[in-house]
Amino acid sequence: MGIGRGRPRKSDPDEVLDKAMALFWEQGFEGTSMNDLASATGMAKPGLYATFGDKEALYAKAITRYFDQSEPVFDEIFNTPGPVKDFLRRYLETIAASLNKEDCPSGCFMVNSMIDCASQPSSLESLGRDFHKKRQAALLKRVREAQKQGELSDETDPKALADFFAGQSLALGVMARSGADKKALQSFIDVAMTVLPEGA
Amino acid sequence: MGIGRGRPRKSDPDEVLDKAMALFWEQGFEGTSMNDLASATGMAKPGLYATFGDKEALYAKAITRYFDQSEPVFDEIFNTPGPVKDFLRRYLETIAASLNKEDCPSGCFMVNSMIDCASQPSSLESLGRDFHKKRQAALLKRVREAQKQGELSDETDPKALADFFAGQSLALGVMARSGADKKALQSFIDVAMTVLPEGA
DNA sequence: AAATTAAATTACCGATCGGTATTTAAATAT
DNA sequence: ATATTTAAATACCGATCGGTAATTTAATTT
Repeated sequence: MGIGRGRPRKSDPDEVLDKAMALFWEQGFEGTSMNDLASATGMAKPGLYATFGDKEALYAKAITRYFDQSEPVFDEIFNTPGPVKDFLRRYLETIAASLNKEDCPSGCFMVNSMIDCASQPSSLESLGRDFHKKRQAALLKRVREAQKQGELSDETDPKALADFFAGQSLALGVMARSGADKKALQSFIDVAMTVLPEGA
Repeated sequence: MGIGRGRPRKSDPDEVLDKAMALFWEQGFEGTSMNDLASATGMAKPGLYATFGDKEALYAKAITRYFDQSEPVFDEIFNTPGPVKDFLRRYLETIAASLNKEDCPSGCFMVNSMIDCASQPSSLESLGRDFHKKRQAALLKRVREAQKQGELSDETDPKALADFFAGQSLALGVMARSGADKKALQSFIDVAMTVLPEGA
């Protein structure tokens, strides 16, 4: 039946990781116990340790998966030609859409991690931060290109503008976790977009 | 010697609460144990329970103290006459200044709490959120007044503008906790302020 | 000085924590 | 069939969790 040699796996490790990701996302690192994870994923504790390592390693794999899963959709946005203004709006709206869980809002796993893993002296501290820096860097690159092609005036500071929009994604994450609905996030984005001049 | 009848208190409850606030602020609710609090405050666990109640009650008192301590400075800002634009800039810059701990940045206790207390089914869930709503309401009131006096065009949506600035304070909190320095926060504020037209 | 009041201190409670050793079950290989 | 391999399942480890009972210390009151 199976392909391997021993007893076949009861559950797909990818599905287990997805469920672990959802739980860490909602409850944070300290707020989620290994027993919680075992019951939520259907994989008992020894299986979790054998498959993913200890709790920190599992968390790291979960948030990495979160980031990796969203990367393709952002890649598409970054590679779609068009005005920066359209790009930046789509960037924020895509984030807002991904946050839109009406009941039991979890916000953004990356933002949550930046908050609740900032204290503990572990490898987790920099994880969410590093992902955010990647986004910042990608934004900066895109904004620089736009400026080079004359879409933005020479007076605008590309780093400041990119960091501003990166910051808006943080605000959206906190707002969503606090229960802000789709309309509130959209309204927020509409105001944020006005930092760009009418013409651009 | 003392004023009361029994054995005098070893430590001032207010000072204990200050130290507890600092620890919760830095490490979050789940990340801070009662033993941590006992050693950090100098008050043993039974004293903490007798004085403040259980862990949830202590946390609630700590974040309430955080909010109450910052209220007078915000009251002053809100009551200082002048253009809305100046007011809003001072509002964000005051927040940024309060976040500026170069080493061991803790961000904003209110924002941290909105993230790491959003999951657990307790009275803490809404606490940070409620404080944030108070700020939102105060901002809205101030923006409405400005619009009534012609400082803002009739087309601007006061709720949207107030919520935008409330959102900027959330972004500042996350950025600060991730180690953003004073200059980065200032640069962020400078861009955010450009949502207001030149004339206002 | 004895009694009283209140706080500090110590020691402890059951429950849960992260993590594992041990055993059992289910597949393949000989 | 038997041996082997791999994973699931159960039970358990010491440590720490939030919380408290019991005791000791230090002040005031009579």
